[in-house]
Amino acid sequence: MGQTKAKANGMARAPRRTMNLKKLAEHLDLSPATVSLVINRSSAADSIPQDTKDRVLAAARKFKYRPNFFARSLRAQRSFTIGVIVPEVSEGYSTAVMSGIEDYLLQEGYFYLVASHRHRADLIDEYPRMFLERSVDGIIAVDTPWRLNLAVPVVTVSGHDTVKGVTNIVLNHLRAAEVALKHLLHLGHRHIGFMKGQEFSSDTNVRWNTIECIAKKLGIGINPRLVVQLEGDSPSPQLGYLATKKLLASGENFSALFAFNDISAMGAIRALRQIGWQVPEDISVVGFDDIESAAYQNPSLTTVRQPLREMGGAAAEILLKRINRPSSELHDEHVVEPELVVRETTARAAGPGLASSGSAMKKRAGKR
Amino acid sequence: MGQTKAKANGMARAPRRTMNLKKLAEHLDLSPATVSLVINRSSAADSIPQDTKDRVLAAARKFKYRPNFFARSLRAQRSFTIGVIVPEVSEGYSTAVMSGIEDYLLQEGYFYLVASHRHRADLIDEYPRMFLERSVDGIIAVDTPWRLNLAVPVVTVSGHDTVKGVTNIVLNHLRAAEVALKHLLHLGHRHIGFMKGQEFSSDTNVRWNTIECIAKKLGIGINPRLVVQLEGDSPSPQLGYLATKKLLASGENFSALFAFNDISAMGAIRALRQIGWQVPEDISVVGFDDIESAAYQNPSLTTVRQPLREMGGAAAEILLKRINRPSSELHDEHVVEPELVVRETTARAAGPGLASSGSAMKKRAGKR
DNA sequence: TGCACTTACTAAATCGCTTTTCCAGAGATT
DNA sequence: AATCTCTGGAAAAGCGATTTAGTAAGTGCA
Repeated sequence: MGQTKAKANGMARAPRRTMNLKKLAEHLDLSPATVSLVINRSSAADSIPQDTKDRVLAAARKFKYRPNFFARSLRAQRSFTIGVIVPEVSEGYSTAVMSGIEDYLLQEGYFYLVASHRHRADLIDEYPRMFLERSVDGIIAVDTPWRLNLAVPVVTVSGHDTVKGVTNIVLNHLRAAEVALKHLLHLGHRHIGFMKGQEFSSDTNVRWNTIECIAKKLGIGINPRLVVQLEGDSPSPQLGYLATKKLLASGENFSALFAFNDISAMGAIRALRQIGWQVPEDISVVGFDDIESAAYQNPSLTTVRQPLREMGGAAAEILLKRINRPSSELHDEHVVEPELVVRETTARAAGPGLASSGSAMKKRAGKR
Repeated sequence: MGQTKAKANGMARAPRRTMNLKKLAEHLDLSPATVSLVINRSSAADSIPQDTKDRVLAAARKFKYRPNFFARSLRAQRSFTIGVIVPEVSEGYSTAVMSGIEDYLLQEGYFYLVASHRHRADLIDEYPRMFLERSVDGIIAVDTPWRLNLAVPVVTVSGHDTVKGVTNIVLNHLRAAEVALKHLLHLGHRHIGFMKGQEFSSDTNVRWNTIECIAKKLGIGINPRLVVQLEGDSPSPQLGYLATKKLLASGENFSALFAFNDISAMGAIRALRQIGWQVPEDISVVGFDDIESAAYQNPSLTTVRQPLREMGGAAAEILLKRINRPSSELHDEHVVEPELVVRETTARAAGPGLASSGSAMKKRAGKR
């Protein structure tokens, strides 16, 4: 029964007709050792005459010989595989980063495993361990809090915890806050609503701190009643919608809204429209990230672009460097620059004195 | 030099302090065989007394023993790893499917590798082979043409090629066309523009054929001048935008547009607005897929929902079934049902003589 | 007492590859 | 002739598990 089960479980696969080193060596009338040395172009094969080498290579090609991946990995203690952990695969931020990761990795002969934790603390802990069991050569954690000190190199994208041996790819948040707020300021906005990210989001605190800092520097007062926080761990705009409702319920006056990210900006716009405010005529909205669908919105979203693909690419590059040259000194931060992408959700603020109430009328009627 | 290089290349890793079977057995004063049998709960361990088993299990837990993945895979000839090939990881359709795949796979103890081919024919060919070299136990191809006959089980999502041994997860396209067209018909639309997918998209032909078929059945005439095809392989709405421009240039009259997918619908809406047509007041638009961001559009998109996550889940489930029970009879199609999601981009066609608002006067004056 | 079963394990063969060590013969040198 | 140095390649030791085929000791029973 045990046997039967094992068999049914797939042990019966593999017609075992695949070419392997031993068979190839036999066919060539050489030892496996020699064939291996030649195929791997090892310097130990220097003394082997060229025509023997050619024979070996030709036979390998002819029989489409591919070294068995597991045997090789078992021996070499490395897998040419990276583990990538993200909050959610079906969401724009992570996938943009993954796309950059993939480009670099595949080109270097690596593959990657993906796991999404959906903000469950147990999974955030478990998946990296499972990656380790699979002997990944390194791990990239995207927008995921990271405390572990593992035996393999780790790079985070938008991680802000300083863990020994972990490199964080981070945005220049100061600059990000600066371009966004200056943009709004130049458009004449003085009363700005802010959305903070969820507690668990790794960028939340840094982002908010830099916003406060830059706002002060630019002389923009932050009205605490115009600051709301996203709540819940769904990746949907609903969160931004609800937060904006709260903002509106405060009764405070504001002509611009700086959302935590593009997704929440979409929800915000929906809430705004629902009470009759036009974007950008009545209120300007700035998003963050510039995920793919930001440009597809109607109106298209003005947003602070994070170079997500490049961040993924940089993460992969730095990770491989650390894997292949463990000795090289490591920097624990790699900073990338944001870029303000001005699209259609921001416009000049209405002139002073025109504020008031009445569902759609409560805002400035005229504008520039 | 060769040595030095190998070393720098990472061979120097692995503090070799990890627990392995031999060490564990030594510590327990048992043979590796016994320990292995106990840990794998093999039926061959039936004769081993419970307290020995307990000792083994306790020690394994204590030392956090994890069998080496490569050694195990090498021996068992299977990797508990699936290869997933998609056109593009940073795009809503594929990622929704992947999300469903991941859910099922991880829960069953499998991991998956991802590769995106970006419609390059050479990669569509190469990646599956690379997966095979890595000894994946099976492959899922998402929205990717599939001709190969490989040694491992393959399941496609939205593949329509009949290859022996390959199961296709497909939408009930007839039903999809029917719900969409009936919806438009009931809203009073008679003149409908259509967008066909790109040549390479695996759904293009089936979808179009069923639309023609259902249109005929419903008595909807298809004006060839109101049919355009998407061109280009970018995953952006720009394609839909350009196609719609063409449609508009035809000078034909139409009050509804059935886009190939949600992304192209977004581009279409932009093109429509640009010439002053309001959606849905002046023209109704129906998308396809119901990708995550469809609901976030303003106005939110009416669309034919494909249950993408479920399709991914079904693909994973069927694949694992075939991997684990190679003998079980296989169906070469698994059909899932679409669902019309009515949101804000469709509305009643303007009644006769009621044509329209603002700059949008250039459309149908009379109708029905 | 002798024989067959259990019980409780172990030895050893793989899986397929890499890599170090070793070796035999040919030619060169002393 | 004896020694040394290349050449060209083979042997063998792992890597870390799984699994089959035993085996030694103890039990039950006639």
